[in-house]
Amino acid sequence: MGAPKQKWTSEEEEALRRGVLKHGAGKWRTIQKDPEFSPVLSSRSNIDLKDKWRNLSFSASGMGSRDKTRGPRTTGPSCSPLSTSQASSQASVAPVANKVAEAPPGAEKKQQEVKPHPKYGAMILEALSELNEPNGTELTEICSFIEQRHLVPTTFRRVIGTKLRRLVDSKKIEKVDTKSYRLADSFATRTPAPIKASAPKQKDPSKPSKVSKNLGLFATSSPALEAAMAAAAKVADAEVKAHDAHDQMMEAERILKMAEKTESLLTIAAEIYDRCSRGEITTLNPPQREV
DNA sequence: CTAGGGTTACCC
DNA sequence: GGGTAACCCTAG
Repeated sequence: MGAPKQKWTSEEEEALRRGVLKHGAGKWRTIQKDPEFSPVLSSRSNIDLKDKWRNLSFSASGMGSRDKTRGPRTTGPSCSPLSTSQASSQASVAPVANKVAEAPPGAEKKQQEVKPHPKYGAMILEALSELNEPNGTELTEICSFIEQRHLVPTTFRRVIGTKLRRLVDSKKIEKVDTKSYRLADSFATRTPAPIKASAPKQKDPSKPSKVSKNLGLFATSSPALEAAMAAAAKVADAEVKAHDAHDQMMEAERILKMAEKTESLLTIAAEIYDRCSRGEITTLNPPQREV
């Protein structure tokens, strides 16, 4: 263990950047073997280039001025030859995967509190407690769940692994399979979702008066009200998000999906609340599951 | 060979 | 303790 950590120097970073600009992202081997960067990246393998580029692209913007001239990517002082042999088909060669992440101290704040992300651990626990699958929740499922609920930076994908492992180490959660996690027995009982209103899934409007029996689960209008309020807040948040990220198709798509879901939820909640207010007995029978 | 997930060490 | 960056392993 003679090499604790080999931090990337500015030279190597710049070489990598140029290599990506020249050959394109994904051609790590070509960049590494390129005589132009070979002497600089001699101590780095193609995998190292890939990893570094991954960390580099994910942490774009923010960060403030770290040290030295942090040229974005348009800096081409003495590198004129950059047109020939560039007929690459790689379209995704932009490290600016910057999303609407949090605002570091000193940076301009967003228009309003869009709730960047409470905490990684909290989000994981929330997702796990909501899903709470006996078979365990897969990593991808957790990621999707959190991505749908909170605006997380792209680094979240990598952080989630570390956080998960730490939670497992802290006995907060347990891993079922190689890729599945679930809450520990202490938490798996019934963890109350902090900001998640367990609203009814769906209701069949075709047979509203067709009540089977008195379930006694919606005797009061509190849950309905809560659900309605939560849904409304969600819709508003979704609208704000959609308005803010109208330039990003993927983001907009996600928000749209969420807004659509929450909207239907709100309608249902309002209807239930109305019925409950009139003393009617409403039942919820989720016929099928969507998405 | 590359992409992605997992692990470990350093920093706040 | 939480977060990030480098390192490592595995699947496609």
